[in-house]
Amino acid sequence: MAKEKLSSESSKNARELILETAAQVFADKGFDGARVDEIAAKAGIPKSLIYYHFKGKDQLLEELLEMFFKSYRNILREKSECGSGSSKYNKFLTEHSDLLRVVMIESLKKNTKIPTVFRIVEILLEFEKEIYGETDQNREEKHKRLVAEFFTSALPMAGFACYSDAWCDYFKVDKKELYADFADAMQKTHGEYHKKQE
Amino acid sequence: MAKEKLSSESSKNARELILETAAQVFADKGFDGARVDEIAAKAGIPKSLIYYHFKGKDQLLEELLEMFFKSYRNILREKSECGSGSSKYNKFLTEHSDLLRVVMIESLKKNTKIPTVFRIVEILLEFEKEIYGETDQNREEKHKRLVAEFFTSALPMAGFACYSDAWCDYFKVDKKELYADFADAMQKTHGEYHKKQE
Amino acid sequence: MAKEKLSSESSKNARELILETAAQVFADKGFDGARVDEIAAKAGIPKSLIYYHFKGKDQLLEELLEMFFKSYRNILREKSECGSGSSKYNKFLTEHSDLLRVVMIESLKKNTKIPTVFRIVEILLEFEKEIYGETDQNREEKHKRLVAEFFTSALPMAGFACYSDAWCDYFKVDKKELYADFADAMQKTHGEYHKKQE
Amino acid sequence: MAKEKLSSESSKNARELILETAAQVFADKGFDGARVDEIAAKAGIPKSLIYYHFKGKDQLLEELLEMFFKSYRNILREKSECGSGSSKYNKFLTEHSDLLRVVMIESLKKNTKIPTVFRIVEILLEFEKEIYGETDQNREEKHKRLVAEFFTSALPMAGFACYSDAWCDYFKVDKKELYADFADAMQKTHGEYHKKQE
DNA sequence: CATGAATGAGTCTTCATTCAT
DNA sequence: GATGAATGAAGACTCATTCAT
Repeated sequence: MAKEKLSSESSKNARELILETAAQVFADKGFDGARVDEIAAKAGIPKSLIYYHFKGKDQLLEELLEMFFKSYRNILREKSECGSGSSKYNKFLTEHSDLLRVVMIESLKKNTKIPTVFRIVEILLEFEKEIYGETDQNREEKHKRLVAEFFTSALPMAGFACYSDAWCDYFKVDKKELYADFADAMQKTHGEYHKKQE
Repeated sequence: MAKEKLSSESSKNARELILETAAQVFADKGFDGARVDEIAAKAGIPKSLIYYHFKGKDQLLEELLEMFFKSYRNILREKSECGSGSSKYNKFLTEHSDLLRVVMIESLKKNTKIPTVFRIVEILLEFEKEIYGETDQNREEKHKRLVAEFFTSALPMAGFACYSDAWCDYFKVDKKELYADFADAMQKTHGEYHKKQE
Repeated sequence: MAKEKLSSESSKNARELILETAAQVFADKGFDGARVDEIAAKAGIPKSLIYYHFKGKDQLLEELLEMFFKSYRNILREKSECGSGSSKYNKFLTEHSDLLRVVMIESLKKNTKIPTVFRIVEILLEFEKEIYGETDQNREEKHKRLVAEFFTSALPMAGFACYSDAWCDYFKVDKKELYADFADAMQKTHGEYHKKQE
Repeated sequence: MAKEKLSSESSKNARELILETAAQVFADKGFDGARVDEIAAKAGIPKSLIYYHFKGKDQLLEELLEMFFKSYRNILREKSECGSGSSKYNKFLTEHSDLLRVVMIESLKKNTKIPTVFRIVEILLEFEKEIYGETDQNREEKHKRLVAEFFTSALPMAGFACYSDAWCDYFKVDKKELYADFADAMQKTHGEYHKKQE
């Protein structure tokens, strides 16, 4: 079973295959719960190949996070450039929900001095203007916006990306219905907030 | 150093000490990252005492979660009974942020069929009437509300409880300021939503 | 076979058994060539017990060396106190030849900034007076003596302790004969040197 | 850094470069502590090139030892032919101290049935006549001499070659001073012995 | 002639858990 | 009621060696 993976994906190089598989396993079990053996087995490669390409389990995580934030920045750039709405953003989160999960799990650990999620805030900050238009607000205003953006927009959306599948399973609702209800809730809450700001 | 703990807290029985310490360590490192050895060391007791009182690491988690959801239900009951506002609720989350962290971390793992956070939704559901008044809405309406409540209220508040300290550290803001901004954001988003529902 | 060890030596505590066995294995294969598995097997205990008592393979070496130099100092003290001759010293080296081997092997590695053998010189230095009588020689004289003592006495004797068995095997000579010839050679070389000093 | 090696020494063929580098690394860490990877890295060549030229790590050691003993024999021949003193011999040992180290390290391992150092004795035996003149001594006399030669001459000299640098470092003495003191000690010990024999 | 990629058999170490007292 | 010692099953990582090109 695992072997199929190898043959069917042998086109892409081993490094990427490992990274992809690691993302899955990390999302499944969390970084600490993940086993290098499992990554290797799932990727259909010997464990030692992982150590040929990466320094260790840690590097796997690092590179994955780097990749995630790089594409997060890209999606935000695109969004601000072509004015594409939040549906694209939502799509991004859903497609990258594996890594999003990992980011959130690692960030929640108290001993993490700087939660990785804050890089999301940092990136949000970079695109301030595109999101809020040319503003010459002071630090306080800026912080207010950041807080609102992070806690009442980014977090719910990330939560949606991570929990929607399980929610549908558990509450026996259709994916479409959940999405509609979520979008509606977001509109009536965070959407309302943005309206107010104008 | 660890020994002080023992003497200063030896009044409370070992069982509770272990549970408390476990909560801390789980919050610090996540369940998978936590080591029974570390719990014992931090509690200043021999590791074997943990196995004397508990079946294993798993039981530690189970009991902790059970405790958390029991008090969560209590706080919701109080809230609905004496009509105390969300500040009390917020206080609860902050005080129990260690366990909240654990709940959220475990819930985020994809292989968790039923994310533990959903028990929050279940409990929310129990107090439906108290929160929304006597409603005879249909299933769809109920779901809509649940979605809104979970993703745009519970999640942001939980996130706030978990990240506020790190946020203050990282963005160099005062705890009061952050709380004020967060409360304001919640008011303008989820608060607005509740207004609409009337 | 390995199990016998456990039963026959279970009187002495595990820690010492491990240390003893480690000394043997280190002497056999050198520290780098030694396997923790082999130490455990030879001692008839599970590998994990080694890690219960010691931090790791390194600590095994450290403690062993510490022990060796401690008893080396003792033998020198005895020698200087009761004036017992070099035969006792020789006996000591022969009895501790396992650790002596380890010391010499590790010392020979070029990347060892401070060869452990030099601790022998240090200890020799401590017993200066006892060995050479009250001397008020200057630094140069002292150094001269140290060099002679180390290279033409300590080293040959250590070499004898390490190689005598193999020598007898290889050159088909009796242990007594070899010892007699060695003692004779030492007498005619280093012994002569000491005579000269008077 | 490693790359320079390649370019600056690419004249000499890879085989020799590998051998040279291996000698260094073996001397640094001992055979067991040495890593093929490190040899390759230090030589600035791909690891696989080592396996292209040699059967394995073992062969590297074998060839190196063979080379060492061959040149040892040569130096002894020269010495006996042109009557050049021990300074030339000493120079040889110093220049080949890397391999001498390896020989001594490997010889000290107890599980080595035949310590490689004994080849030194064998070679010494070959040049018996040149060293001691035409002698028709019996086996006992021969053995006596061999023992004296090995333990009170070869060993101290080898030790000097291996430890002199570290000694100077540690005891803060000049190389010249150490050499002078060592030569003096040798003269007063082993030198005295040879005088006696006449 | 040479090499980047790959690999299997180790090798050290960890950890949850149990045992004997 | 408590605990120091013990342990097996994994876990991360290493390393000499081989392969495909």
